[in-house]
Amino acid sequence: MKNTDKHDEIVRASLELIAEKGFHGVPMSMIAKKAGVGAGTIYRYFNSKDSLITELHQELEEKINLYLYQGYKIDRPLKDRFLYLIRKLMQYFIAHPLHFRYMEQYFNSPYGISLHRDRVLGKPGRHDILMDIFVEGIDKKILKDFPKAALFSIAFGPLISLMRDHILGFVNLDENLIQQATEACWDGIKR
Amino acid sequence: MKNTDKHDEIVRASLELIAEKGFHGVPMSMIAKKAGVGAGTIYRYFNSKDSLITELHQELEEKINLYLYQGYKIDRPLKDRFLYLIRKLMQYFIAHPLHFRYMEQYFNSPYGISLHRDRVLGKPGRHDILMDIFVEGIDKKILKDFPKAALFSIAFGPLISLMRDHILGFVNLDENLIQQATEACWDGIKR
Amino acid sequence: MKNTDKHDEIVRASLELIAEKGFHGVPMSMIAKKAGVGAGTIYRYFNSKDSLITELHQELEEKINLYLYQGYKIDRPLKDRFLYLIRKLMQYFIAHPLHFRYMEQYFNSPYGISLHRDRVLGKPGRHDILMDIFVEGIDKKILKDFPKAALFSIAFGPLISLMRDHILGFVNLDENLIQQATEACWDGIKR
Amino acid sequence: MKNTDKHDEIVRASLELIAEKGFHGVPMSMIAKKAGVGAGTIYRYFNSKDSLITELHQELEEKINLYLYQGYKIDRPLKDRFLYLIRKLMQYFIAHPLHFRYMEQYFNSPYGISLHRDRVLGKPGRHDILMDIFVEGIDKKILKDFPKAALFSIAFGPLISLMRDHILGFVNLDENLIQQATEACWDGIKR
DNA sequence: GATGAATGAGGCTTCATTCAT
DNA sequence: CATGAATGAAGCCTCATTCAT
Repeated sequence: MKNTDKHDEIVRASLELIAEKGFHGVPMSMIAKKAGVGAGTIYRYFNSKDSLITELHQELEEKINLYLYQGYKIDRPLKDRFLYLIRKLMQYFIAHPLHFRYMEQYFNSPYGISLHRDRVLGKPGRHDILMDIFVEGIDKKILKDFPKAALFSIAFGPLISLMRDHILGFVNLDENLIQQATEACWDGIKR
Repeated sequence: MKNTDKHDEIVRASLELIAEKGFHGVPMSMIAKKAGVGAGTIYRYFNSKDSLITELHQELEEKINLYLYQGYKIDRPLKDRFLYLIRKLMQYFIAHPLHFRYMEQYFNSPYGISLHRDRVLGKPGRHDILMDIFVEGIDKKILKDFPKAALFSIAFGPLISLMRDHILGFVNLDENLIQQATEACWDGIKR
Repeated sequence: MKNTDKHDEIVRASLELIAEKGFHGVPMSMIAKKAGVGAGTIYRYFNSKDSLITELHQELEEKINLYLYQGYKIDRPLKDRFLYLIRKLMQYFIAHPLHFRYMEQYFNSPYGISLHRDRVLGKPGRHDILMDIFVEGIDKKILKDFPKAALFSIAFGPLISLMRDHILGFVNLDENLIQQATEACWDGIKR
Repeated sequence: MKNTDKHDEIVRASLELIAEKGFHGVPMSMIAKKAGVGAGTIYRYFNSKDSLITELHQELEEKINLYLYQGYKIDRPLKDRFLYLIRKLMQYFIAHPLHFRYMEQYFNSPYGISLHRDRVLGKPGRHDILMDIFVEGIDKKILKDFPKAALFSIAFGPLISLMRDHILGFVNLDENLIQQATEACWDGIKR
């Protein structure tokens, strides 16, 4: 399918360019060139630059979720499930640094704020395996009785920051460091 | 004092607007309008938009450092000093949410990356009380023997994330939460 | 051919406007308007105003050289070749007064100075039929043993000045005047 | 007189800066700074930048005329008077290269065109010793019967061009060259 | 008179988006 | 469907000129 090909080329090019240069450092024409399509063609697949940015984020999120849920075992103890998730997330981002850079930018932008609000304040209809763990952990008195946003921050704040420094080359995220960091995250939220 | 007035108006307007809309969401003309000055006037105080952004960051950093170092007692135990610093930092940002939003944006931008590099990789000549604590803590076997960037991430990642959520209204950083979060940070880096 | 149309319209508009008002008297927007294109369109054909100015000069120079070399016979006596060239040059400029005004402005600008330096000081790799005549004439003791810049000045200074006055309507360059002026130029440089 | 001091400082600064950088390369503020006066002060002595440019030209022209007429002997033969004038002019410009650069720019600008028109077409009431020589020479059948503009071009075109190249360092105007060039100029206009 | 901070019109350039081919 | 030339609004910045001190 030619259609899908072009779409994917646009997505790939956008990801690489935006991850490296930021939303505002990448004109549509640059994306078109890198994707090997005409500038107007992008608008057959995306309504606007904003749409492109948002939809690219959604595609990435889906990919990440798919990866996270592979092998995820709902019947394991809460701690195991939590550690499984964050370790897989780190694996994913180490393997896909461009995805991390993109998600990070998206998160730190007006786009990301409402998204984050939906997640931590619990938008009805939104499914989130991680938030489920938090709710369950609070219920079962395993986790601290904090708002979900707080648990999220305590658990993911260090990881995101480490990830960033790893990708920028300021630190080397080896197995030992991952091990200790994830344990620290768990200790931070466990009761 | 007219002089200082204009400068301060520009700084204040820039801070408020950029904190809310981001660097790219704020044209110079918007700053001028909000500051109540002509567009050209900004350029009497700052060489360019880039300069404005960078110098505004420096002004904030100086203010923050000044605040942090007030009452800082070099002869207290390492843990006390560490907790003192991060608690004061949180106090500061809770009192000055615009400052936080601005610093966060700066940090997540090309400007901030090289700055962060200098900090965690240790640019010669750069003085940083926090990094000194890390070095001392590693030396005295009080802290984990991680790269400074890792200690920084583990200690500050959660705080920054919490701060953000607090300022965006997703969570309420009360005394209890601050207490527990800062303890968790310490636990994360202590040996 | 639309392509070429726009390019040519821009060139034509630039030439007419700049010839009349000078580089600094012509904003890009004015060129765009006169050319009947959008302001941004100019930048599809030229990188900057500077580029436009420089490339327009080059286009003119090529046209002029092409015209000069038509019918130029390398095996004629030096004097004949010299007179042929300057007469053709005058014919050309009389037929294309805008080209003259443009070249004159370019010559009297920072752009033109380095160009002139390359010509009269002999930049390696630069080919110039006129300078070849000067070199040959000096060698064969037909011309005065002056620096090329001096021969150029003595030979062309009057012509350029006459051209200018003719185009501005201060003098009428008829055949008689051309005849006598070109002879005077030759007399000025011949030994 | 303070007044005159400031005026002169402004003139001097303008001359130096404009000669070097051109009319459009010199903001009023730069002139003010170099002259050691406030920006607004310039406007007490000159109505506008245009006025400044025009009046500066007039001052220079007066100075030059004064210099030219020193030792000028109305009772000498026409040729002697002509050669005397152009030699003095060259002396003057060699001694005052900034004046030359300024006059040249003025001449090659919209300002200079109407001035030149007045000169060569003979504006009533305008006194010009050189044009008098041309008129007299034509009358006495010593000079070619050309329009004054043509005589001017043939006589001065080479000199101006040589002057320019001398000041730019492309040629060295030594006594020999001056001698031969001025003779050539005379030969060019004499009958 | 002198100052220079302030102004804002206007210049150059970029880029998201459209549309004729 | 795809293209990419064309558009023009909008952004950054400069600088001649004014005016309160």
